[in-house]
Amino acid sequence: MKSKRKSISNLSRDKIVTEAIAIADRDGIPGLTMRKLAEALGVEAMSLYHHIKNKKELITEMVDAVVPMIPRLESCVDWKDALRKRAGLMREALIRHPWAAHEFVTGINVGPNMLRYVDTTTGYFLTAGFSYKLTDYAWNVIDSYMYGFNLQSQNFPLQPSEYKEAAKQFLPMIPKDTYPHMHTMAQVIIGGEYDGIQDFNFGIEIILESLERLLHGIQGETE
Amino acid sequence: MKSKRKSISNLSRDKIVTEAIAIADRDGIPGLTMRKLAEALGVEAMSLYHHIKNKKELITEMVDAVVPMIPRLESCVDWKDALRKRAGLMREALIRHPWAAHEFVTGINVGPNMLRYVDTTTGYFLTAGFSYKLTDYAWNVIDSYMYGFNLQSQNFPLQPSEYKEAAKQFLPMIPKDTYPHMHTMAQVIIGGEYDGIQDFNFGIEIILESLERLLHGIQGETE
DNA sequence: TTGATAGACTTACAATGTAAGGTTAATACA
DNA sequence: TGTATTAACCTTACATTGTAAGTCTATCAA
Repeated sequence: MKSKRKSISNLSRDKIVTEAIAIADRDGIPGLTMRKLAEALGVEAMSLYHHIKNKKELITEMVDAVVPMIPRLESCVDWKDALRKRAGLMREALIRHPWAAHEFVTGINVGPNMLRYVDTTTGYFLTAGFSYKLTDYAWNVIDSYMYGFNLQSQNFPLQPSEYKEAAKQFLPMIPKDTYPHMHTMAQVIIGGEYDGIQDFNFGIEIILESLERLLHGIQGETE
Repeated sequence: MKSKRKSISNLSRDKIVTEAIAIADRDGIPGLTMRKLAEALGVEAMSLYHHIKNKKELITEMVDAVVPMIPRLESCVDWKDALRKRAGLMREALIRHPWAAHEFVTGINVGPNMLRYVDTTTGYFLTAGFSYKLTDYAWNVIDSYMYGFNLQSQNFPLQPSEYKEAAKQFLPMIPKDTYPHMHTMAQVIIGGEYDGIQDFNFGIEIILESLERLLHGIQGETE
C-alpha cells in the first residue's frame, strides 16, 4: 500500500527536480525560489514540501542529477585519455549548469550518479597502476583544479572579446610604478597578443603530465 | 572641508570592515547580517549605509582586506620557492577566513591589496622567464587549484580522525558489485593505511614541476 | 459506506536587505 | 554670535525569502 504511493511521489519528485534545474540554469540558485518553482509546476509553494524535505535537499538532488555520465575505462584506452574525456564532460556539465560548480564544491554529495562517477574515476587511476593513496591525491588535484577553474571563469565578468577594451579602460588604474608587471600585462592585452583567461585544457595537461611521471617513477619529487 | 569628513568616514569604514570580517569568520557570510554587524558596533543597521553602499560592497572590501601580503621576489630566490610561499600564505588566509575562498572565486576584485598581490605573482613568473601568455596560464592553473582545493576541504564535513569511522558506517552503502573501486578504497581507509583528502602541497608540487619543464622547454607537450 | 491518508492549499511568521525620510550635533560662513 | 549646511545616526516600513502549522479533498482499502 505504500509502494504504490511512493512511485507517484517519486515521479513528482523527479518533475520538481527537473524544473528546479531549468530555473537554476536560467536564474541561478538565488533565483530559484520555492514560490517560483511551484508556479512553474502549476502548484502552490507549500505543496513542494510533500515531496522534498526542504530547499537544501532539493539542491542535493539537483546536483546528483547533473553529474555527467562518464564512460568506463576499456582496457585499450589510455587512462590519460579517459581523464581528458571525463574533464571535458564535467566541464560541459558545469557550463550547462552554472550553479553546479559551487554546489559540487560546497557540501557533500552521495547520490547514486555521484557515486558511480567517483567509482569510475577511481577506477581509471587504479587500473592504470596508481596506488590507493596516490589515486586519492591525483583525483583531488584534478577536481580541485576543475572546480576552481570553472568557478573563476564562470564568474569572470568579461567575454574574451571585451578584454581589450576593458584593459584599455583600466590601464590608468594600474600605474606603472606601483604595479609594473600588471601594467605591462595590460599593455600586452591591448596590443592584442593575448586573450586572457583561457584553455581549461592547459591545466589538465600540466597535471596529467606530472601524474604520469609519478606513475612511472621518473622522479620521486613529491615533497 | 570635505577631506576632514572623509577621514572620519574612512575610519568608520575600516571599523565596519574589520568587525564584519570577525563576524564572518565566526558565522560565515550568511551569518553576517546588517543588524548583527550594527549591533556589534553599537549602532543601528541603517547607520552602516552611510559608510558602505550595500552588503555587496562591504564584502568586496572584506575580501581585499584579507588578501595576504606576499613578499616581492628577490633576485636570489627561486621562483618556485616564491610560489610555494605564496600558496602557503594564501592557504593560511583562506583557513583563517573560511568565507573568503568563495568570495575570491566569485566576482571580481580590484582592491589595492589584490592588485599588489596579482602584480607580485605575475612578477614571479615574468622574472623567471615565462612569457606573458604562459604567465597567465600558469597563474591561472595554480589559483584554480588553490581555490578549488580549499573550497573542497573546507566544506568537507569530516575531520581526518573521523574518516575511519565514517568509512565503516558508509561501507554498506557501497556494494562491491556496483562500486568495486570505491568499495575497496573504503576498505583501505578502514584498514588505516590511508588518511583521506590531504596535502595541499602535493598539487602545488605537481603543478610547479610541470611548469618548470615548460619553462626549460624540456617537452613542448602543451596540447 | 466509512475512514484513513496522500497531496494539495491557506495562512502566518520570522529573518533579511534596504528604501525613505526624520533627528541631532558639529562645522562653515554671515 | 547666529544661521544654514550637512555628516552621522536613527525610526519606520516594506518586499522577499524559507517554511511551520493546520485545513481541505479526492482516492482507495476495509
